[in-house]
Amino acid sequence: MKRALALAGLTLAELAQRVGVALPAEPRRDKGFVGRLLERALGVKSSASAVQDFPELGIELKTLPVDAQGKPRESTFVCHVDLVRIADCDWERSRVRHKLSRVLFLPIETHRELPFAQRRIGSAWLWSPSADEENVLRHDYDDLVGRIAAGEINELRAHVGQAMQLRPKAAHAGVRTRSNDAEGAPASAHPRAFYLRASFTGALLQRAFALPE
DNA sequence: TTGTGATCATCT
DNA sequence: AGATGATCACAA
Repeated sequence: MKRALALAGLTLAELAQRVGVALPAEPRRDKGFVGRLLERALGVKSSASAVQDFPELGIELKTLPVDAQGKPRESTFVCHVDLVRIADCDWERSRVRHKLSRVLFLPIETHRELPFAQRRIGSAWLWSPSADEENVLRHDYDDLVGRIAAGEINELRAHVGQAMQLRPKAAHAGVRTRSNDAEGAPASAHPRAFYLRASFTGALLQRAFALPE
């Protein structure tokens, strides 16, 4: 936490220099750059692991793009979904719950007028779901997974879920992955992932920093 | 090829 | 403006 908090106020250019990496020439084409930069700065071993970023601490690291008012600009990716196996995975044993059990959020000031190099890192904050928040997440999870188990994945849109939603996650819309239909027979679908809605992380931010409105 | 890092681009 | 569906780069 001390190391994470010490990053507050640094621009992306300053942090990249400290870490010894070059800023991308075309940031819009390297969407994961900021996330990987912070991982390097804080010593995350492997960014492609299916477990938490800091396994010893049980902590998942997430950057969170925020606007000038401190509101999240985007949803937050949680994890990929195995459409065949998730039907048999309850909330308690889910990868979603595991990843969200403790999250180190790093707000990044991000808006149109602010050049990439000049964007600043905000104050890190460590979040674990309150009982109420976990209830909301569990409800969404059960709803979403229930629909997958019912073979409704191809009809499942992103509006389902109060705090957490399921959205496509692939290189392009032509990618398919294995799924099951209502009878449990093999089928195919667009790959999906769980995301936290910006409205949900925004509420977490307000609670953490007691922002007005 | 798959999963993680996300933001982009368009529609409502 | 906010949300949804699509897309881009990287690592193992």
